[in-house]
Amino acid sequence: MSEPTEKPQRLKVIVADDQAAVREPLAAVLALSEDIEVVAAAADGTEVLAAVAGASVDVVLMDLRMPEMDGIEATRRLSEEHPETAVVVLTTFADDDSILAALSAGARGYLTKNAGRQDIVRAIRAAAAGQSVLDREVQDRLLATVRTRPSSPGQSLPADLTPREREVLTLIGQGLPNRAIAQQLFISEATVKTHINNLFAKADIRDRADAVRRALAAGLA
Amino acid sequence: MSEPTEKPQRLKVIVADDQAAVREPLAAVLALSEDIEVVAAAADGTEVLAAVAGASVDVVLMDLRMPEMDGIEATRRLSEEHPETAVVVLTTFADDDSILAALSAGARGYLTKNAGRQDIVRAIRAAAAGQSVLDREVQDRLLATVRTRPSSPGQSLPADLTPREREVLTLIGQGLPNRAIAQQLFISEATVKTHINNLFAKADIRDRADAVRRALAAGLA
DNA sequence: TTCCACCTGGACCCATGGGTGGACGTACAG
DNA sequence: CTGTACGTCCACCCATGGGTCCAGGTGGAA
Repeated sequence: MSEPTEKPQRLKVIVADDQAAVREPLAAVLALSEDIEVVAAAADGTEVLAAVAGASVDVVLMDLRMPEMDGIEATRRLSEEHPETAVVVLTTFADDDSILAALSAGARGYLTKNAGRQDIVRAIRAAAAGQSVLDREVQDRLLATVRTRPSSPGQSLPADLTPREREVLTLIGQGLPNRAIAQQLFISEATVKTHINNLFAKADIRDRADAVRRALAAGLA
Repeated sequence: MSEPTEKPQRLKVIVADDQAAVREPLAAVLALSEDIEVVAAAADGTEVLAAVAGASVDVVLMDLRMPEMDGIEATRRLSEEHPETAVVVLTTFADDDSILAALSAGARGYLTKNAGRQDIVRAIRAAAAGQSVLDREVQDRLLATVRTRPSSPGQSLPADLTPREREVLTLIGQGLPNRAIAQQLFISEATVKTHINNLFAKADIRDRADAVRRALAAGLA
């Protein structure tokens, strides 16, 4: 990750966007940076893959909405066949699905199209160096989807729950009825109800639905 | 996000690390970049807050493990009291909890200490511009925790739910009893039950607890 | 117009859930 | 030894949830 000098060579970049009105000026403005060399332009995913196969490419600046093969699929194939080539997504769409799909497919950056030239250049350099650059809103969205599952166990629950009560709460969180909980713990249904009543009082849980939410929020899945 | 010129002024940076052996050389090497000015150094979170209160600071390079007030807490307060100041975490630890905690607290970057000087400088510039830079492994971990809980909206639910049914399911997911749902939608409790029965059949939902889980999983929070 | 999807509502039934109070044994700390 | 916390269990009560069947009204599509 840490190279001795910043510019061992000019970074070879491909610009992929189906709209020529976006693609051409973008390529031109990137070429203004002396450490960046736009080696090809592509109008869809298949053209990207073909171009990368021909020459060693450092970074692909990828639009998501493209005909034939979209940016997601192209990114996926690229990260499989050419993991040394980094993908930076540049798109107008910043919805959760697109972000997750693109990053899961292996993208090392995600910018929206209101990013400035310097933002894009910085992302290209970072991606080439193995870092990942996200727009602020993109990171916020990514985090928001994570926060639904805090993964910090037991956080929002009072600490004075007994192990048994915690166990019961976990099973409630999995959607099991009292009878199934009783069978799974080898105790009677009456005992399950007792534990439930106790833990409801302790944790200020109103009913079963509330319990499911709290259990999930506390990471007791 | 997109500034007209790259360096309107030198970026004012604070280096926060409890170990002088790390802090001093880091500050020195950062000062080599002509667009970066190290305005202060701090050995714990309280010193960071004090330093930021004094001068307008662009970026804080923050270690996580610090005495008195750790980097997480300092980041949280900083992003509340001085949202214009960006935090880039630089630490040896890249476990899920630390990453999530730091980013949730408002950090705009997360680097491990095997990042090179150029990596750090790049992250500082990006953070100052409102972007977010993550190490490759950090992003991978972040994505891994996201993928365990896809939370891609509407995915796990059948598409043939009527708008009303979807609405009811959302309220169930919020833990509301039928009566409250009825009041909120200005319909009778009987109607709520009808919708519930229909959507349970359509979506293969067994009971209310199951409905809560499915609603949350589908992002109907 | 006829048909259908949707929203609305009511009646009924019974299983489940949730609340209360009490009981017993064990294990541990005072 | 005695109190306390915990886990186990029971009986009772009734509110809520969930299933079934039916039916009126609306609006758009065939």
